[in-house]
Amino acid sequence: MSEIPERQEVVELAKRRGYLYPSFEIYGGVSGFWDYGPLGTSLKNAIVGSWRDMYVVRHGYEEIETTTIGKEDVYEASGHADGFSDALASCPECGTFFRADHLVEDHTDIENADGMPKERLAEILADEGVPCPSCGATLDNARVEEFNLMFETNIGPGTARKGYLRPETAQGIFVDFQRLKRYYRESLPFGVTQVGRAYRNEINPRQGIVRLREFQQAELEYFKRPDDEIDVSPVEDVEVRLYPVEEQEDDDGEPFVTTVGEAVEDGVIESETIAYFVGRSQEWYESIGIDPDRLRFRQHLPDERAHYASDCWDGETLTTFGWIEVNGIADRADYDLRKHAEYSGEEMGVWQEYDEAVVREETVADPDMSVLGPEFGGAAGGIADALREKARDEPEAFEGDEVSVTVDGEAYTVSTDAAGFERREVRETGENVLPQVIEPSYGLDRIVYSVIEHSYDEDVIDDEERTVLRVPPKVAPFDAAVFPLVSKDGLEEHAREIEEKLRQAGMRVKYDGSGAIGRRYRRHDEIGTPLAVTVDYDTKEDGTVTLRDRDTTDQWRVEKDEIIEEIESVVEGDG
RNA sequence: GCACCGGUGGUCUAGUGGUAUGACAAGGGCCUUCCAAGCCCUUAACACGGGUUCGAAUCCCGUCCGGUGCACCA
Repeated sequence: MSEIPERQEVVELAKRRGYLYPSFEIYGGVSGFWDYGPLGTSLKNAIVGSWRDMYVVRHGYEEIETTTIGKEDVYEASGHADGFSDALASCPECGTFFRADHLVEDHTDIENADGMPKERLAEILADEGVPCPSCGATLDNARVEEFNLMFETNIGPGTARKGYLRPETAQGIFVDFQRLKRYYRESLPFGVTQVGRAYRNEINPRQGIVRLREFQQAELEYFKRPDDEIDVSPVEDVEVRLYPVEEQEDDDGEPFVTTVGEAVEDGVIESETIAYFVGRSQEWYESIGIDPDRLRFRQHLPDERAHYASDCWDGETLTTFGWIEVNGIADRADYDLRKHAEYSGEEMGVWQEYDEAVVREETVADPDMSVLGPEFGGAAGGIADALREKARDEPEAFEGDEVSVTVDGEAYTVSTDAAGFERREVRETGENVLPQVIEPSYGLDRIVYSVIEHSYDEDVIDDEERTVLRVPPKVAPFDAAVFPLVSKDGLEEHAREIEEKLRQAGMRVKYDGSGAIGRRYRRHDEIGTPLAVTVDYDTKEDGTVTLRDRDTTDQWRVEKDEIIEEIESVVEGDG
């Protein structure tokens, strides 16, 4: 695999050749926003296409598209309105920002100050005489302000209805869950995917494209019964590098390579379903050009888990920014559906029939109020309630002719007939179950960047250094380049003809007739075009063209009519 | 957000107060029978705003962007 490149060179190439552009650069730009140029868009689309092929096509996890602006209620229920914001204290002396809740936790016995109102946090900071960790000044006049990572907006005129730009695509799937469960005819498990943009108003994003304020996610929400697990056997032999909590907490702990099957067997990954998606992710990353030596799956430490996650494994790639998170496979349990059920009052459970109906005996009382009313007057209502309770809890009390209950310290005796006591059989055929959610969620921008870095290579051809982007053909921005050997003697027309033929066959091709042939090969090496088709004088004679391979620079001749097949075999066969 | 350093054509770069150097790239032409060859021509920059000065890429202030450290990062 290729050497680790200089970040400068990669970023420079990405900008110069049309992969990535800083957004609104002519107005000075704003950090955290990047545009995709033509090649970047093509690469990203190819990566998304391959992701869809994996989940939507091969697994049947159908895709939906939901709005990027969400009503306030959605994010109150999801916990983002509270949990996604931090109270920041700024030192009046040096201006440095700190998490106010962390300062409070460090200097008092309070164990969880997250979620305390900012006024209270400021009070505690002042009362405890907490010093600024940076300059030592006392923080008794520190301003404590809520900083929510969600972008806010207003829906409609005025300020009555608040909306948020979604901080993750997931909630769109959860709030549509009732309709989705009907679509899937109420049968678990099923998966729903979504690809789209999400927004986080990061405090101070740096690291170029690695931390964005507007970014793209591809997410799968896999809904299952608590006991359902996906069988890992299709990926049991996939080798993965794992970095579990235990190894991270051990000073000598290191990530280790194992197979998905062994990881489940050894209990390293507790959830078989999570392990399955780790395996699928590993396969997918390798197929789009992530270097397996620079890929690992790291388990979240307990204190870094999101408010909704009970366990989480992050796919991480090693880049010049260090190890960066490119996806998370989180066990969200029933957190989201439970919260939306609670806040909306809607039923979010899925009816699950038991394998066999459960029959049990139930004891009930249906007191005859026309008897109790005249006999006990105002106390009748309370007596009836007490009888119902007693029928459920102590059915044996109804075995005689009379039954006694106590209401407000007063004992009453009622004839068993008037109590309307009954034993009956109840058949329970199933129950509403809140599905458990396993969420593999991919950060597309970081993946695109990682693919570029991992593909970037420099080698030497005929004593000349060249830059070559060794991206897998299936995600390369172009399938092939088409060149006339020289721009005269009618070679251009032949080349144009071939270009057109390839386009009509659905191939992404680029024609280039400018400069010497060697220069054009280098240009396309640099942007990762896997094949070049060169029209030369023999083409006029015998109808063959030269194909030239990006990685090896090998050349071979094929008939004009076989170009399409030949390109397809390279692109689909991955070289 | 703080501190320090930096920002000159697409890219890299020279330039310590007098309107910007060079290379590569790009476009046009000539040439060219397979890996950045050559010749001619062309396009193209002082991050933005303000100040000092007769005059600012150069000095000062603010902003933006980048790097590094601190802080933040579900």
